[in-house]
Amino acid sequence: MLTISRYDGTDRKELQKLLRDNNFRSTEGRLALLAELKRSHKPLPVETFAHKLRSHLDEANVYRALEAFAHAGIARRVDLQHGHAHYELAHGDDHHHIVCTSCDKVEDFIGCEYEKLVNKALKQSSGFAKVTDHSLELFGLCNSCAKA
Amino acid sequence: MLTISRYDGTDRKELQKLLRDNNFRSTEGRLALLAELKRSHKPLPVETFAHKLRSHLDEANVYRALEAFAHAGIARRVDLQHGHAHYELAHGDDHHHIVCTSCDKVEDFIGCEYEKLVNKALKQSSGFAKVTDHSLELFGLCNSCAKA
DNA sequence: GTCTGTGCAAAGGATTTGCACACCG
DNA sequence: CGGTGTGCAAATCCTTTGCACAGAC
Repeated sequence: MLTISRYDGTDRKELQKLLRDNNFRSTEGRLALLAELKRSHKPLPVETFAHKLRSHLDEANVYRALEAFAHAGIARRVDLQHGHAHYELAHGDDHHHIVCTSCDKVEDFIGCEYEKLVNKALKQSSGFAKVTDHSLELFGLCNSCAKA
Repeated sequence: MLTISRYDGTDRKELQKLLRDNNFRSTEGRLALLAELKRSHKPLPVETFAHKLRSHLDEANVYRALEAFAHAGIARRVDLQHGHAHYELAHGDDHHHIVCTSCDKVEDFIGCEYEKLVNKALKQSSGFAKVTDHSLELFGLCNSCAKA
C-alpha cells in the first residue's frame, strides 16, 4: 500500500510506476496530482486540486485525471454534501467520513461492516443480484462548533 | 388553477395540516408536491417532480419547496450518484437504498444500525461531539442487468 | 510517428437568485 | 393589509466536451 511521501524527486519513480502500472502515461501534471493526493489526508474539492496544480494542469484536466484515477481505483470520489465532488487517495481500508456541518472538518472512521450490510440488504431486496460499492458518511458537529 | 381534492387516499385536509404544522402556507403548488411525494415510493429527481407538477409549480419553486420540506423534516434528499438530487417523503424508518448502476432501479433496505455506527465513529473520531445525520447507499446490479 | 494528454474556450446541466406580482391568512 | 409564495428569466456554479497542438513512448 502507498506510503506518505513528498514530491521532491525522491519518490518520483514510485509515482511514475503507479501511473504506468495503471496504463497511464507519466506526465508532470498527473505526477503532481498524485503527489497532491498523497499529501492530502482528507478528501478535497476538485477546485482545490486545480488551484494547487495550476502550473501543472488546468481544471478541465484535473477533472479528467481524477475521474480516470477513480476509475482505475487509485482515487476515490466522495460526496460530503457540499455541492461538489471531493476526491481522496484510495487506500484499501474501506474508511468513511464524519463531517462537521458547520465548519466542514472531516475525520475518518472505519467499521461499517460492509459484508454484513450487503447480506442484510440483498436478503431484503429481492430484485438485486449483487452489490459492488457503497457510500456512507456521517454528519454532525465537531467539538469546537458544538461549543459555539 | 386546478384544485385537487383527494390524492391516493390522502385527503386534502390532511396535507394542509401537515403544511400548517410545519409553518408553511397551504398552497396548491405545495399540496400537489406533497401529494406527489406521497404517491412516489422511491426517490425522484427534482426535474421529475417539476414535470409532473408543471401546472402547479415551476421548477425553481419545486427546488425551493423541496429544500424547505427537507429542512422541515418532511422530505429527504438522497444522493443516488446520478449527478442530480433526488427527493422522497421522509418516513421515520431510517431506510436506505440499493441502486442498480446499470438501469437505475432502486429498492429500499433497513438495518444500518445507526446507533452502533455512531458510537463506533465517535469513539474513533476524537474531534467530533455529535452526529446528527447520515447517508448510506449501496450500488450494484439488479437481477435483469446482472443477467445481461 | 503514433497516440494520448493538455490548454483553452465553449457548452451543458443542475441549481440558485432577483424581482414584480399573486395569494394566504 | 402584510408577508409569503410564485413565475419567469437571468445568473451562477460545477462539470463535460471539442479541438488543435504538445509531449510520452
